[in-house]
Amino acid sequence: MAQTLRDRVIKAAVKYIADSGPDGLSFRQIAADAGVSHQAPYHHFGDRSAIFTEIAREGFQKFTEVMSSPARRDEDSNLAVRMCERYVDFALTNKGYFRVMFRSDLCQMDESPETQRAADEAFDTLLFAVSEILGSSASIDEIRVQATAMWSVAHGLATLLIDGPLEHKIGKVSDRRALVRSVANRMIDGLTS
Amino acid sequence: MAQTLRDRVIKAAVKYIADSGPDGLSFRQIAADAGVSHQAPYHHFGDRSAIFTEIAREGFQKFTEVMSSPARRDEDSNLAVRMCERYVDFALTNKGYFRVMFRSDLCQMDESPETQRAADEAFDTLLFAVSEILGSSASIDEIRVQATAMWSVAHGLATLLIDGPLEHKIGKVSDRRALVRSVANRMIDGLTS
DNA sequence: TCGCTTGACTTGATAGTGTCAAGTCGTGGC
DNA sequence: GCCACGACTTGACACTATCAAGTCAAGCGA
Repeated sequence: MAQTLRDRVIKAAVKYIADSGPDGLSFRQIAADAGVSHQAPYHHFGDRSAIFTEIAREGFQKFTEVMSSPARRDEDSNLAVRMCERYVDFALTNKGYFRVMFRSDLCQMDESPETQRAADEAFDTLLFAVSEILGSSASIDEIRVQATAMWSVAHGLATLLIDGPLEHKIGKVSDRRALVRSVANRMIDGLTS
Repeated sequence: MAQTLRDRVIKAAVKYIADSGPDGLSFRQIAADAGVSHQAPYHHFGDRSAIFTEIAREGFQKFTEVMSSPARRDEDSNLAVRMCERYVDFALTNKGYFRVMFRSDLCQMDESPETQRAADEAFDTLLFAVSEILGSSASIDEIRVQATAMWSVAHGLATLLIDGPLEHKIGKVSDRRALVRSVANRMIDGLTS
């Protein structure tokens, strides 16, 4: 297989972040785990924030793929609900990426046009979906507000489920999908009316 | 005034977090700034996470005060919209607290019943508001879903505005209040129908 | 006043961290 | 043969949290 050190480092970092969050991530520890010197990863990434930036780029790429893939049978037929579901699903099954993607303090977009572009593409899929939901008669401003609303709901749900106290407060979320669907539907009632 | 070292340390930490996020926060730096030895703050807080836990506690306390205060003239008359506005306002004017409050990796609630209680109280104000909005006929499950929806929207908006790329994507938010109001109103259309 | 505790610190040391600055070492091209 | 270059290693530095001992003044009972 011959997986390169670069790949192994990223893989280990993503796994660590998924398990314990990005804060305690240690270059040196990853290097030690990979059986290389403490400077080996540094050779591929320049500095600590570079690896986060790269993880974010891959994350946005995966995100775009997930969000823009054709509807499956087991998904909700309503586009807006489907987008919310996928957003939350993505966040929960890709914690290692999601926890980094929206942390502008960790990854410095300004120094990575690739990551910037990946993020833009990801957002475009959202805008596209909203404009499809609202129809061609919708104004730019209308789309803007609705996209923000949908994004906020999905993002809020995702972050509260991942790191927040949602489960603790609301009670054990036995059927997450049902909850997300319910919440999304409330939103959608407002959207289409 | 005779502000105690403990207070000075917390104040400095909150300010630092508001400016640069919680990650780079250094006990030693704060101690140096306060003109005391590197172990002085440690005496008051045990370890690094303890100060975050305390900041979260104060944050939830402030949050509860803000959310449960009587409506002012300049606020929206709709309770749901008002709650969303206050939520986002609180987050943006109290970054130093907000950035810590929902980071379960930073502050360990399990070891601080006080912080746990403060968080519970904060959430109760939200549940109370929702049950008031929905009226007495609403089922527990209905309140649960609506509270989650409202919380998600407000939390998503707040986090996207603070750390996320909302401004970059949506365009400069010249009138944040208007945007929040618009988004919240979309939600509310769904809520009350 | 003496002895004692106790809270608020200080001093010193250790292990772990990111990062700079030099190596080394094998592979490819000329 | 030589040289460049990518992929690493080694060593050092400054900085960090944290442990383990002090010091030192205030308070208090006898």
